[in-house]
Amino acid sequence: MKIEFIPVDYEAFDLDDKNFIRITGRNEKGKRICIIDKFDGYFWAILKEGLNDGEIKKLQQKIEKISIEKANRTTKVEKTEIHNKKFLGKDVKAIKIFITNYKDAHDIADNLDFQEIDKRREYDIPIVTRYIMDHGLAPLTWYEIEGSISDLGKNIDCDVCILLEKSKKIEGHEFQPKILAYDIEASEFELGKGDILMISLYGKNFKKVLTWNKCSKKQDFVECFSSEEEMIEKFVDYVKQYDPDILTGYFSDGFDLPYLRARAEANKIKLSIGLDKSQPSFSRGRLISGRIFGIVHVDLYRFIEAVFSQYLQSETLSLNEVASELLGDKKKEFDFSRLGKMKEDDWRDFFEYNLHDSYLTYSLAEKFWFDMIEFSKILQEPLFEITRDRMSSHVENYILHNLERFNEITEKRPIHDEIGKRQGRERYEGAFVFQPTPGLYENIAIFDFTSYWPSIIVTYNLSKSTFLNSGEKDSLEVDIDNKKYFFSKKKGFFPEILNEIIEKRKKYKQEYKKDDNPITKARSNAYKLLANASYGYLGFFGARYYCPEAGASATAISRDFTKKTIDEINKKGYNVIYSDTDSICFELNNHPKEDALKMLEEINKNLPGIMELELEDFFKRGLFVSKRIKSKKDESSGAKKKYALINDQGKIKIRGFETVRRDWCSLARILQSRVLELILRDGNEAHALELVKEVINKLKGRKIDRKEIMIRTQLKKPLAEYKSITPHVIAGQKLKEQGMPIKIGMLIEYFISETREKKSLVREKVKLPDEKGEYNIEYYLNNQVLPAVENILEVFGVNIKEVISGSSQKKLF
DNA sequence: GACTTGGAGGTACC
DNA sequence: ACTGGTACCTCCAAGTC
Repeated sequence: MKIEFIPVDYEAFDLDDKNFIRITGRNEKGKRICIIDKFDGYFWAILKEGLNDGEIKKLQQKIEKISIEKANRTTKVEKTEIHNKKFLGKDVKAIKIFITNYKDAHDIADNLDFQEIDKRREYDIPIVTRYIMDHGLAPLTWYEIEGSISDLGKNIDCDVCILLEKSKKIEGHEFQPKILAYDIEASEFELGKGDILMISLYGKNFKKVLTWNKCSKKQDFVECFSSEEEMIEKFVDYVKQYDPDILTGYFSDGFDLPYLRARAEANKIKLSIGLDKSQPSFSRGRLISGRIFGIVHVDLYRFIEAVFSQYLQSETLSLNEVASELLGDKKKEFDFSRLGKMKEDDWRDFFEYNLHDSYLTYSLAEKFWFDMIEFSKILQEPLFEITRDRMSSHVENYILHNLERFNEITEKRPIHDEIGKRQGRERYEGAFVFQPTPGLYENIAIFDFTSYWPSIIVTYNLSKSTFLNSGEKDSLEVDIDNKKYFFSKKKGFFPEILNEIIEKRKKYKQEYKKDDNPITKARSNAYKLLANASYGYLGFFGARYYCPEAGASATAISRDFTKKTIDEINKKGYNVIYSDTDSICFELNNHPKEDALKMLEEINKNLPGIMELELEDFFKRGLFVSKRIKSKKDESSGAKKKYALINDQGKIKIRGFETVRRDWCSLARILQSRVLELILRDGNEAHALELVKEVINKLKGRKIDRKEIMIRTQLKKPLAEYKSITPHVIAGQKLKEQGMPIKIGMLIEYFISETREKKSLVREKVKLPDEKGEYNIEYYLNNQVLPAVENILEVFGVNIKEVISGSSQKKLF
């Protein structure tokens, strides 16, 4: 029979000790389809140079006799083939070794200790990746499938199950996945302690809150059950009934799904939401991932954390903050301290709160769907993987799925010893940062290099496969301190693939600009993120194509270009104020903007390869301050990575200042940002100074709101591991004493209070937000407010400390 | 005990 | 364990006088 099909989820299974792939997805009518395909497992043995045909034949015969016993099965070498391949760009002869069960590839490879074999590779490619690489059905792409109905699908909840015979890519229909979001509320945060109070579900035309404690008849979305057990069973039912492609939660890998599984177990029932009625399975590892057979479980928090967090403004990745930033919607308010003594109204609020969380998660999933589908198609990996992998894996997956056309055998993943060695390596020197002279500057331009690292890697052909042990004819030589690194001029696959990524990014960015739709936007963005992460990948210890020499060369080349360009701009009669890595900020010195643009063109003419300098913007004013002096011997000098700019349209850009640092209290942050804005708009400090005095008076008069003095610091490791007991560690200990769960990564909030006796350490004055006590005026003045504005006013010759003590003296007299 | 200096710790920039 | 290095700044810890 013939059908149209789009693959969504993949899983490998064994039948008679052989591997098969089961793919679940949909047809064009939205029916649930299951495809079974056979899988050929193999790996490579790369041969030593200079073997003759007879020797190779003999080796093949030896290999073909290999079989191993493991886990009650026998895995054999099925056949072998000789191929001319490439490994790290070099021609090699290799034996392709087909085995009956790919699960044992690693073990069989370990058994191949013949001296004719130089290297064994590709026994460590994940099975689904291997399947897709070898022209299997690619995720979220439409196919026309031919095959026969298979009874291998009889235990699976799908409309048709087909054993694949032929497949052909076809022009797509639209595919809109069925998304169902869920969220639970529990009586205790810690898994295994409490029970589940309610479960909310949100989908298209579908909203439910299931509960068993208390009920409210006025809310039609609330369904009441007589026990937790019944509630969980109904949850399973509803998931089945809705039949989602994607079941999504926010932090659900770490909380909702394991909690549900644990409570199902405690109630002696099965959480059989898989299409084959299986329960969710949890992968071990640093982070647990909850997998549901046939339904893609997406923990949106993880996708956002791994891929988008560095591009978000949100200071935490809480559902509330992320939803505020991306959807303009917030969580409903609910005071959890009411939990012990809930009245009917409280329960109503709680149900709404719970439902709204699912609604926000659903809305986020709809928004991120375009990123998910584009990532999945570009990286050729299933949704489950792309929503959990980090950027290094994304870069690597992109390479893996594009190596075939280079006829390359894939490099292996590093294992323990190798990882340890790599982690212990010396750090290489990074980019150049120009030390600014503090001051308020007017009429400024900023140029920056487009995709700086990728453009250097591509232009200079830097990578593991192009790295040479010694210089060759025409090879590139990079001098770093007393070392020399050489790179071949012959194009390597890594720079070539990266060049394609950049080209595609350009192309889709253009398309997006022409036609502003979420698909082209997500596509262009995916390529941008891949390009951005490619340089870091070279120095990442877990990378298959790890090459710190290439990373170090890229930074050495970048330093040269940045410094050369700074000189060039200065020579043309401008005045460079600041530079960090790929950007150069300079005063126009009365030159018209057109002249600066002409200079930009000229610089570009002389840039090699795909390197390019572009205008970031023109700015009306810019403020640079000095570093805070640490010891009395230190001389004051300009601070790097801290500046504030206002462009010609009046838009303000603040970098590095306390304003943008979450570990400062909002009193200091807000005051500083207002001071910066006044100075940038007015061009002088007069108004700003008034404002500072006003706030200080408010502070001294104890008129500052409690919210404004809270300091938030992240807990980066277990409390006991801290060598130095800082205020946030004390606050953490206090939380623990109150019985609050302490988790690594959580933000700890506290304030500094007045104490009866004189205490010298800040940590001795730490109080939690709900503790009684008054804020410490001296601390907030000297350690928060004044430091935040001191260096800014200093630029104008104002010593704020003197101004303050002077004015208070005046009052005294 | 006051003061200095180095380092741990956290967070930002690109 | 899950891209890289550069930089600022606070507060503690430990040393000196």
